[in-house]
Amino acid sequence: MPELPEVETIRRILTTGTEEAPSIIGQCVRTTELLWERTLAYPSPEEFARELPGQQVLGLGRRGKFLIIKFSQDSLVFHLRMSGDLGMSLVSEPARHDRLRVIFESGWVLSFNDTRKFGRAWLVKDPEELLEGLGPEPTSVELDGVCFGRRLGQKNRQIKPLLMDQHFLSGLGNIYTDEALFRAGIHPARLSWSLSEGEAERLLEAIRETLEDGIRHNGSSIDWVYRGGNFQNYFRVYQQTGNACPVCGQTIQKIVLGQRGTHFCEHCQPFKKG
DNA sequence: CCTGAAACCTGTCTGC
DNA sequence: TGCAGACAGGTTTCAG
Repeated sequence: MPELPEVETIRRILTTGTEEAPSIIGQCVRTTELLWERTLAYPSPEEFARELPGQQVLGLGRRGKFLIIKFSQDSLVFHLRMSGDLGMSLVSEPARHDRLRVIFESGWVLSFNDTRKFGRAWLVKDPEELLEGLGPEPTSVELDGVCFGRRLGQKNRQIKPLLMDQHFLSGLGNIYTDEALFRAGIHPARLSWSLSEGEAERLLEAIRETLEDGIRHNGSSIDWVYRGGNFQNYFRVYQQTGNACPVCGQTIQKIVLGQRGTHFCEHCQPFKKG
């Protein structure tokens, strides 16, 4: 899926509008179209179709990888998973892979396009209920190096899968986790409790810097999922298997951890036991 | 508690 | 050219 920077980029685009499309804020719903039933996680298709028309968009939010569109009565929450995307257009007919559309009185259409059909949408009164199990935002001011280190110490898990666990920390996916671990000089298979206080502090900083960079470049566009961002041009290890490490020149390795392709530099990210 | 496999899907790329 | 298999930005569930 899109990870935190991609979701944040979409949130900003929908909020401010672009040269091609207006802001979604203030738009009033005329009707909805559900093109793939399983995309709607809640409520029933009938209730969804009945509930949304007439409601106006008040604002947009994001929590981890969830995008929240606040309407006058309800909130429409999206999780884009692997291939989801959201955008405004004037097209009257659904595009290939459009799964859910919200048609506004103005004629503009919000389309949820999702090739792999893993994405989900919820229309709820209170998004908090849906999001309560999520770990802290990486940028939360309440999360400091000491606190982060303490939480790492309470777990006996490989650091990479732990960072990707949305109950532990929200927003990181495969790309940004590999990039952050490289930046922090930490081997992805290190056990979480084995990190020193200094390493934990450096890791949290690296996570924040990596996400900021991603957002600054409007996220990453890879494979056939192009969203206009260009952070993919700044990957240091992700998808760089066989290439020279930008820091030391040693060959970037690829292994599998937690069923996910994992890229790192053996020299810059040495494996250390406890 | 922790790890790995499988499931949910479609599309692309690689190798025979 | 054709086809099988691997792999892909994620999450959940289940077995061991």
